[in-house]
Amino acid sequence: MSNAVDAVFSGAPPRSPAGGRPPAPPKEVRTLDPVSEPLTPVSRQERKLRTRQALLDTALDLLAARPFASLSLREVAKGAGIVPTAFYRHFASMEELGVALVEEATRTLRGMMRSARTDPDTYQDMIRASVATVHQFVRANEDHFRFLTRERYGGGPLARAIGVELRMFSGDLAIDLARFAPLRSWSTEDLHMLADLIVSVMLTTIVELLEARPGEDPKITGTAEKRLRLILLGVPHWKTR
Amino acid sequence: MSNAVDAVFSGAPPRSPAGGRPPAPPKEVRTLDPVSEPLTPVSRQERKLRTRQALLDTALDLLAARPFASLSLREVAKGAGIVPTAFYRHFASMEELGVALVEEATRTLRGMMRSARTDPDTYQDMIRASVATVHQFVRANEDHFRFLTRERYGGGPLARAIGVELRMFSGDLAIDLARFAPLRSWSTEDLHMLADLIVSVMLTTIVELLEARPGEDPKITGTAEKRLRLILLGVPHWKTR
DNA sequence: GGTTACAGTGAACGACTGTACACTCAACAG
DNA sequence: CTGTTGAGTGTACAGTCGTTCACTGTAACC
Repeated sequence: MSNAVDAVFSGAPPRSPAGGRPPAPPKEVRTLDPVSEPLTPVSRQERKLRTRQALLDTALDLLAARPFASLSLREVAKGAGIVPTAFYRHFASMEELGVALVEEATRTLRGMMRSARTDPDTYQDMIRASVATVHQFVRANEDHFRFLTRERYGGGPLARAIGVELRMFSGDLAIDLARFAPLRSWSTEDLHMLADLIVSVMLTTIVELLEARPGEDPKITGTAEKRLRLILLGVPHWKTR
Repeated sequence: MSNAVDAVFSGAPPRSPAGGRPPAPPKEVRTLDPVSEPLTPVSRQERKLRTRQALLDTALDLLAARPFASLSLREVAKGAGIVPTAFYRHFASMEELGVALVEEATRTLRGMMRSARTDPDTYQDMIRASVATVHQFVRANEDHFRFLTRERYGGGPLARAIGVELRMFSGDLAIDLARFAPLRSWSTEDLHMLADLIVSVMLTTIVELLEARPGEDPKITGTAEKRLRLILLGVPHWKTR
């Protein structure tokens, strides 16, 4: 009976076993535990969705240590507890899985943006709050952000998909920025320039957080705040030329 | 004689056979001919150096389209015109070749820094000149910069090696910045913050240049100048807190 | 001129890859 | 209750991978 279909865990935390990743789980191939309380008999499509999610989670786990292009269909399938050929029931290829991963990760990114839109009314508050939001989201979704920053510049279709998403992100930010008094007279082109600049600072900060050794977080967020402060300090004196 | 050290951007672009890469060379595996005009009887170590360079060049070519981790020893060897086992006469592993590539590419990077140190004395000139230098070097060494930016965030030992190099780069820049009057009173910590910020803007610009479609260069360099201008606009009003 | 060092060769290995095919068997629809 | 559907299985294939080993031919050395 209990075949690999049950594999796909049921309610337990999908990723990051609580408490970050500092002790570095040793090699762990993870072959998900097939037995997980089929108390609720779970419908057919429900099970399919779970297996699909197990594939995505396994890939994301492996991606913590290696680039996407080095993953093989077979090891992802094995990690998710299914046989290689069953992979095709969910994705036509690894690349298609990659696209699904981009979607999942950018959903987290959009969540972060939404969460940062709690409009405080001064630069100071905005800077502190934004950096704090980034910090919190990165720590709570390290895998997603590692994937995004790793693959952003990796070339290929994934990098392009992430690039599109980041441009949308930057565009939304430009719109938000336009509502601040000192920026109201800026041209849209300059607003986009500023938004891109801020996004690039945020990306740099995210990478630094992901590479940080424990205890370095305050220093990193502090530096990030300084960088944004310096940029916004120039805003009142800006003149297009 | 003319070993790989001479290769370091002496005036003419070392690679990219003149004219950019717009027509997208069709698949081209390139199988370099190791024997090219033995008019000069070419010494023994000379030939070895050429084969070694052919391996590096082949890898760099392949890296234009794919991440380093996806390259195989066999295809790099084939591209260089040798049999797979002969690869080991030059590198103990692909990773070692990767390290050599990082060295080659960062030599170009240092050349760029050196070339940018033609100290003009105003912000304006400095910004224009620096951006122009970056633009020129990127266009003359696209492969090197593509490799650096691609692998910078790719994880693994290469990313770490590149990170170290970029930190040195940023450190040098901080020292240079300290000589400018408005920055003389800044703390070294703030100087590093500023230098990192400038480096991150430059990296963003490099990536944009590498992704640019033909004709977009002026827009990109223009935006880069604006970004730097905005940052330096805040400098006179900076107060550490 | 005879000897050595060594860059490059070619066959062979065991492991791993993506994919085709025929299959099982439980959830579902009628 | 019966027939269909489809997620997952197991075997098998042709490639490619890194690495081993014994080898060849020639530039370099004494």
